[in-house]
Amino acid sequence: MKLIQAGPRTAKVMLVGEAPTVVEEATGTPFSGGAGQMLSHMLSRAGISMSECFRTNVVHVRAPEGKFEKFYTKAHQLDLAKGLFRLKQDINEIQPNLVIGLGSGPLYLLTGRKGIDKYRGSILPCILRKGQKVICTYSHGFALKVYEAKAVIEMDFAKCAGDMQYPELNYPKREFFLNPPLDVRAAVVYEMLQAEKLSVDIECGQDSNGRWTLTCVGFSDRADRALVIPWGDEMCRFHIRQLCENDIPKICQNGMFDFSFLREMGINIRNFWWDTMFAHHALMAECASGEDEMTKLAGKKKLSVLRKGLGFLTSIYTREPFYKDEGKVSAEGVKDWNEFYGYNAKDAAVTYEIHEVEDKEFNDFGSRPAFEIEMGVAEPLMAASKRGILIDMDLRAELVKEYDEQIDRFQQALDLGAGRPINVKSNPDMLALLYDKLKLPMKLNRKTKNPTADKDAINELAGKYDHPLLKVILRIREYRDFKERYLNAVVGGDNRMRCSFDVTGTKSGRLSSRASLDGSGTNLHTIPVRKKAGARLRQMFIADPGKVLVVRDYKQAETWVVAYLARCRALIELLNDPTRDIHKETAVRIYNEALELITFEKRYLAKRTGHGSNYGLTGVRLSAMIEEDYETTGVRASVREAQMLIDKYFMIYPEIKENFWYQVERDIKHSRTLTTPLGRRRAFYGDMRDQRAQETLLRDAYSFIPQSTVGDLCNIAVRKVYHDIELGRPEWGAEFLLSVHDSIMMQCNIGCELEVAAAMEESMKYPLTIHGETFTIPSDCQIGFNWNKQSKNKETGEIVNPKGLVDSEHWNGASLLQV
DNA sequence: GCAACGAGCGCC
DNA sequence: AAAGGGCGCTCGTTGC
Repeated sequence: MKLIQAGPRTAKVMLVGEAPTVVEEATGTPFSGGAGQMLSHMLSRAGISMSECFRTNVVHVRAPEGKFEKFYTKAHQLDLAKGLFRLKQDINEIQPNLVIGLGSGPLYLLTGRKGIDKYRGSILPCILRKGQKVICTYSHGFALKVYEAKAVIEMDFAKCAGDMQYPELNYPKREFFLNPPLDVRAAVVYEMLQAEKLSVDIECGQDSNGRWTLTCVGFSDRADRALVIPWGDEMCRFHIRQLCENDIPKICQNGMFDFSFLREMGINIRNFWWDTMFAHHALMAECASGEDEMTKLAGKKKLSVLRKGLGFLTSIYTREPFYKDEGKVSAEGVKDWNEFYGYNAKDAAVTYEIHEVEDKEFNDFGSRPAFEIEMGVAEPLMAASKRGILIDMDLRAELVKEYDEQIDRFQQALDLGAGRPINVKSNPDMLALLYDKLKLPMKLNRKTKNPTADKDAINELAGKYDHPLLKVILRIREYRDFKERYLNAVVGGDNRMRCSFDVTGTKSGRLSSRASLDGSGTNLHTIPVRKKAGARLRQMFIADPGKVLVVRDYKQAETWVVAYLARCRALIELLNDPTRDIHKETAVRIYNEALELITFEKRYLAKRTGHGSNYGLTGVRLSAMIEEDYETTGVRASVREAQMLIDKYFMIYPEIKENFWYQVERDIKHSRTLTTPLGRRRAFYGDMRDQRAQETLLRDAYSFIPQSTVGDLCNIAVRKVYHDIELGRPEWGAEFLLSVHDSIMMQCNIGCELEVAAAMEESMKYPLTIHGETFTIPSDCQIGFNWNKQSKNKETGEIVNPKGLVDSEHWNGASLLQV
């Protein structure tokens, strides 16, 4: 067996990979291929020189079928045994300060632990040599496939760079008071009440009736100690209350959950000051799609490598080894209370420690303003989640009936036309119908290249072939979708629809919304408004008795940001002159025609073009978007025409590409980081090795600054309307209900709506400065008793939805009250 | 029988 | 020639 090893046998660090690759075998040098180059690069970024490390693999022959796990089978275990024997010898001879294991194979064979996701980044004892220190991370080959893994590996290497300086395997020392006797507890509580800040962490469990209840609360006033108090007798609760109901700044991981829960239990915890998950998100936005304890509970999100749960934060911000399995409670309940309290204590202490590290990281990375915006929305969002929005249950029942009838009617027509029952949401059914039976030309999904029956494809076919079934399919889909997603959503027992907000849910800093943790309610960010058949769904959302809704939206917000980023004088002028119609004027420029000659159609096309062009929309997509609304607008545009519109758009506003896009490209290539005018920074980890990947990443990047700026702007305003209007002017009875990216909805006492509308305008005004120019994005306001617009039937002149929203300038409260 | 995934689609 | 971005929810299919 030829040994594939390199490096000095006096090395302080030993790198252990899984098994040699083709290149390594050919060259006889470990880590010599493309992945090896990346490894060397990642190490050097952490200040570790690969040539100074002793480099080897666990096994010295290629993995069967490229799968390392095959070495665990009988057929190949001799190769593994030989390799392990050699590895043990090497470690005992070299006695490095630190062994770095790369991948799940080395993790298991060096430490006996399973689960690289859990144990990567942990400082662990080696099972091959007593007292030997090991840190494992993902295999460097993984970083080639999953690009974000590179960021994680580099963070793990940063930890290695510290621990490679000495051989001792030591852990952070922490003193825990786990449900101590009353006198000890009282003394610690007294001390903790003098603290500058306190971290708080709760544990909950289900009682015999399945109700969630508090088990214990952990507090920490220093990273090296914690106190756990069970939710036990009166005295316990008194102490918990004392530690919570004070003005000491509180630190928490995912505090919106813990704080709401404590308040449900009658503990009015105050001064939510630092959420370690929010801070992490402000430092590392890519974690937005990662798991945390709550989303894991909901079981919805996909796992990513960059995460935001306490386990991940512990692994990158502290030297505490993985411990999250210690808190697992079996079906029979807690077996060892001391272990369980210990887990709670560790959570509290680690949370405290993480906040200290994050605080320092902000000084380097500079995204503290984004963190402060995120903290600002916590209280208002908790209030809105708890409150929910009242639902008109009569209308809801009426809509269910109406939609059922529509679905029935159209479904019968479809089944008859197709000659057999067709499920419009079954892809095989649809593909068979469209492309086998009807023999229509096959449309392919642009990304996957698979045959598609989505609405763009069907609309396009309908435009060309006018087959009666095509529109029927879309109708059924629409009505079914509306019913399934919005009418089947569970309304609370008090007839209120709720959602839970996720402050760390997006990479841009926008909020995300989803059903409440108990499964009731739904995502309130996607209630239909644009779709004609869906308009009445918003009508179900109504003001409480005696109250009226006030909805204020930023106007053209992202366009404002793009205009200033691009330093586009023409757009800036148009936006700043409220007497001018930006879409009409854009049409004037596109068609080179006088303002008076601009028809509805031309204005409409200019509007749709402008909307998507800023971020790289193509003719294919624009054409499809316009086609989709053909029935209501009577306007269509071929792919060619749509592309012409986009090209024209960039000709009349060339600065969008020349300044804005170009600047983004430069920043990405230079630092892989973008910073918004509101101080949010995001690193872009994506693959840039080939043209396609690079362009994908750039498109993502173009949208980041405008989207993030507007999201943060709105979140700043959410905080203000809550504090200045809801809390600050109790006489108005104003309540914050919902925000949707660039819009804020409140309700207030009837008669106060114009004052609230004006106050909201003030709260939403926020000067932004881009390239030295300062501007304020304007907002407009609508008032009404339900969330759908009031409108007029063009033919009959009859008012549709008389209690609906009207522009605040046209609001006449007195007359509307007669309705 | 359950979980994961893809397709499709709502909003900004 | 061609690939807007950001989210969450539902259904149907598929794979274990």
